[in-house]
Amino acid sequence: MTYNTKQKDIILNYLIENKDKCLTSNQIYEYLKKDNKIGLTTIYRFLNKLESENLIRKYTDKKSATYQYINNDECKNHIHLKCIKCNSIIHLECDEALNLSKHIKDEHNFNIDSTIFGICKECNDEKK
Amino acid sequence: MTYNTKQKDIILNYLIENKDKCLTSNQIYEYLKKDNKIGLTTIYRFLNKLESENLIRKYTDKKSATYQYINNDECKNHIHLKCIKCNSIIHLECDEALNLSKHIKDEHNFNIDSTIFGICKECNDEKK
DNA sequence: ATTGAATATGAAAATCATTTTCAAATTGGA
DNA sequence: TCCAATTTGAAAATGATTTTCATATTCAAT
Repeated sequence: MTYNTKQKDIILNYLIENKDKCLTSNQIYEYLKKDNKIGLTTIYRFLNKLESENLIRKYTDKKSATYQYINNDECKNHIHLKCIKCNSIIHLECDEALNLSKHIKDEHNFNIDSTIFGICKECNDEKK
Repeated sequence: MTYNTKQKDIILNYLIENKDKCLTSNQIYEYLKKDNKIGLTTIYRFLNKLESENLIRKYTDKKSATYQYINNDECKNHIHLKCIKCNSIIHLECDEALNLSKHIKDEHNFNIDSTIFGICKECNDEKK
């Protein structure tokens, strides 16, 4: 059995509002604690739960992990590009990418993750 | 200026011997300390140096990072598949993958990393 | 081979993200 | 309203990595 609490609502809503971003647990905490009574522990606990339920995706970065809300229906059939510098996610609607994913699975027996890492245009331009 | 030391030789040689594997700093330490006077700090320091010199590649995993020696000439023109369960690396000699990499760069302005994560056949079979 | 300044080592302490512990607070059905 | 199950959050624990600093090593000049 599981109880509903204000804290859970607040966290999930914040993630949904920011579904275009990847947030660290600390970013979530720093923002939410301003207007709410909420502890970092609770945030970690609930993020782990949401991830195990496949409602958010966890990315293991250099230092701390980032979390992003995912709508599974929307995200089931495309590849994601995640920029390792700015943490942004590009939802890549691209048949060539899906075909490669299938090719690697069928011909090379490897299930590639739906997120591929790299560097986005903006961050690439920045380095001048 | 930089000095040559026994420790550096030992670490680099061990990485080269194991170029088909991804090792954690602790695995390297546990193995090397048996026959050598070597501290974990030294291993971390030298691994960071090697990574900055592009002699090894660092993968940020769930818990601790793993490191793998790369021969840049050999590894320049193919994609790597890294299994997130067993840490093994597959050097994927596959034109379709290279083409996709180019396509994403040219058409979607995103530079994908040469390592793509996923689950290898063995680990996939294991889950039965 | 000896000297000495620059550099490297490693044990211990510090850091920092994340998890665990546990007493107090909250939830929701009876 | 009551109360057992669950959740919260502050504080402590954990664990990987980095920093500190006294000591040891390297190597070029003598």
